[in-house]
Amino acid sequence: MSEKKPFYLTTPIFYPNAKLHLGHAYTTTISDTLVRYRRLMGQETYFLTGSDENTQKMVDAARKVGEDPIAFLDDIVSTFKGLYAELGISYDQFIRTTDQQAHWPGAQLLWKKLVDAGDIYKKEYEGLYCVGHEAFVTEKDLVDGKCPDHATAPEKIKEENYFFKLSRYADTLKEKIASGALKIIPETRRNEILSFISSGLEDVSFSRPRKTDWPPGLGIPVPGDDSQVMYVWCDALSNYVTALGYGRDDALYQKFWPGIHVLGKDILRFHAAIWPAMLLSAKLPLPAMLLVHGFVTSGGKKMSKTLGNVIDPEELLAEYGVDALRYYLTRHINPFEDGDITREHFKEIYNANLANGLGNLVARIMKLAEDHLEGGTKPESADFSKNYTDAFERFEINHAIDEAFRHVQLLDQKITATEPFKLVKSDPEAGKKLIFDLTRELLGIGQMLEPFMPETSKKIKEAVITDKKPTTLFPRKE
RNA sequence: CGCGGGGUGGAGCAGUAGUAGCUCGUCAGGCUCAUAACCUGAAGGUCGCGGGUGCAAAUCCCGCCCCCGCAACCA
Repeated sequence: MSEKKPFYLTTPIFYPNAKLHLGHAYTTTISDTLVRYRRLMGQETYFLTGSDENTQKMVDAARKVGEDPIAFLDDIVSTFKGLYAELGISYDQFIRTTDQQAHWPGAQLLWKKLVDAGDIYKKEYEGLYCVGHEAFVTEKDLVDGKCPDHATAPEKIKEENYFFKLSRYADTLKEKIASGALKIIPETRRNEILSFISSGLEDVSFSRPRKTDWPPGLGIPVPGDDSQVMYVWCDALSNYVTALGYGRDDALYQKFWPGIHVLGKDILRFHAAIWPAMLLSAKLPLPAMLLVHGFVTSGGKKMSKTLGNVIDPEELLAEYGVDALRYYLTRHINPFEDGDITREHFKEIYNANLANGLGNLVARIMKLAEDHLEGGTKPESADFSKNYTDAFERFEINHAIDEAFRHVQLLDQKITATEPFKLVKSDPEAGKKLIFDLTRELLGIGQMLEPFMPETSKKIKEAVITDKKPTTLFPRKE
């Protein structure tokens, strides 16, 4: 460990038009695990998450239940925070894009930088507008020339928007990504985006006319043109720097930017093309890295209400507890590919690895310790195996936790081979020494588990330190 | 010819060139400290199909079949 650079990590900011689902819980949990690891290594960290609030979808959702959009937002955001609390997400800040103090000044400053660079221009946009949707639709959305949801033909209307000259940055982006100045992990995602950029980038629309039904406080006004509000790119992506104080008090920004963005494969293009292009235009440092994960599927298919294969994180939390869910998400979902979860598999894994494996091991060692040792042991500075730290350096968190569970198996084998429960009778001194060593190894497992299963980690460490067998950590489920 | 991912013992997965591994399940044995848990051993796979390169391929190349996701203003 040479110098410890500050470590800044972000999750995407999620849409508050519905409750968070397991996919959101996944992104957030692996992000939390990565941050906790860095903290464990003694690095200074800053962990950002938040919500993307200036959206028509949210307004629609609010109206559907007859609520005021702003009140609706507050309700949904509190459910986000509630879920994060249950999941043990150790975020430092929750940024909301309706936050006029924390977010708007930075977003507007960024916009002005893009204007100064000559990259914002006005253009007439012509498209098919569906009155029912209050939004533009595309040709292929239509059935027999009509909107399938509203059975009406869309109107062709013209709208004047601001555009951002994304096209101008294609070559530079390509070079930055190819050279690794902007790292994209895994490599398949990097190749994917490189080939996408090679096929050319078009300018993107960057604003929308202010909707009359949007309440004040929703939608960031375009600097110098109150008739327009920012569209999602400058409005939302900018959160990664505004949260740190860009555009207001930027001490945190100076300290922590650039950081690492964790994101799902579906939003790769925005994070690998539009966002870095904005930063290039504004002459700000690019993100250090994009970590792109896959989707959590259920039964091999993307979760959807129509298929009825949706698994609510709350349901698993209620039945199995936070650490069981974190365990499944971090070990049994490959971080860089799609991973699957079913109730059946979850239960199988729970019983095999948590009840019979880790939980049982803690019980058998701590029973021996409680009966035969006088007093516990103090933890020394943890010594993490190379397998463990290397896996984290590669962001392969599933392999890092594998290492912890490999030690569970090794300890079970060691107990069978050395029979401390016999030795302590035939040779009490040697037996106690052996049991003591077992508790120390168990402590090591507890330390390795901290980023993944913080509550369990704490219980194991406390058990060893106080020399007391804890209550059953993971009761077997029948 | 749109882009990407996947197809490995009954089930779920790991494994990107050098004797095919893990979890569950099955069968047999051991242990008794532990959550009827733990440990050992066995059965079970021509690694989707066909071709190619290599001394050697699940692993690289070509073709094909099947499944899944995305296809820019949509997180």
